[in-house]
Amino acid sequence: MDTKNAVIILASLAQGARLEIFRQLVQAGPIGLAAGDIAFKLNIPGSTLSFHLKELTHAELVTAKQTGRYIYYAAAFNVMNDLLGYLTENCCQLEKSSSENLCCDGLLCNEIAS
Amino acid sequence: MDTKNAVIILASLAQGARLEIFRQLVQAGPIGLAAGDIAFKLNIPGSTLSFHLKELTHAELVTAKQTGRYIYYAAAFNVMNDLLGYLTENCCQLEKSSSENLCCDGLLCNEIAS
DNA sequence: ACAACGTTTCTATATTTATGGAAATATAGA
DNA sequence: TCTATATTTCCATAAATATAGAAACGTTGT
Repeated sequence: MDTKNAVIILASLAQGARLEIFRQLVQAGPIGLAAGDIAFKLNIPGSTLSFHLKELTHAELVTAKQTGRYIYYAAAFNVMNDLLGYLTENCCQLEKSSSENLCCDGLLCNEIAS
Repeated sequence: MDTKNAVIILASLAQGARLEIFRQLVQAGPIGLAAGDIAFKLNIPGSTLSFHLKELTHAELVTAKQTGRYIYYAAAFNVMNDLLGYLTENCCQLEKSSSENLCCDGLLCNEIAS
């Protein structure tokens, strides 16, 4: 994960329709949802949905798998996890040697909790 | 945290210069950095930096505190943490009753690990 | 009061992104 | 093969975003 990569992923989520799509997919789990199901749930025209799904798959935050006439889209949890790791990387380096670890409200600093 | 809010925060990070700024602030910890320090570190013209800092503070992902002639910008870790929670909300609802919890590679599913 | 410094606002321009209708493509079943 | 269904691509248009010079605004020290 580098900056360019992270920006592409973040941009793919930084839009109302796409964030809703992603959240539906997170809730749906590993099997995901067919494009038409998403279009119905969120009431988005096909061409618009297709545009957004392309953004998400290009960012590799979502995978696509064709099954017959349907294409199932699913959240790529591993990519999301990588992104979260990148965002919190090197959190509060200055505090590393301190005995406490409250610099990030104790939530983002897991990797330096040692 | 709602969708509109999350989109504003994500959009504030979905840009190369701003992501770099935020990462510098994460590394700098709670005290943060003066605008000029950021401009120097990242080699960004003042007016451009100011535009980006406004985006980040408007998203409330970054706070600003004036100290004399300097304005110190710092990462708002609590907001970042809220965002991460929102993104993983209701993860894999369908799998809730299963005995295993691998639906999200075991990383995003903390809140349903019970 | 004045000069130096740090930062922001104003402004114009260039670039990117979002939207959705219409047409095209692909799969499945009769 | 023909038809219905699922999805994408093409296209034009509208809207939002990024960039950076110049000017303006505060704060500090003399």
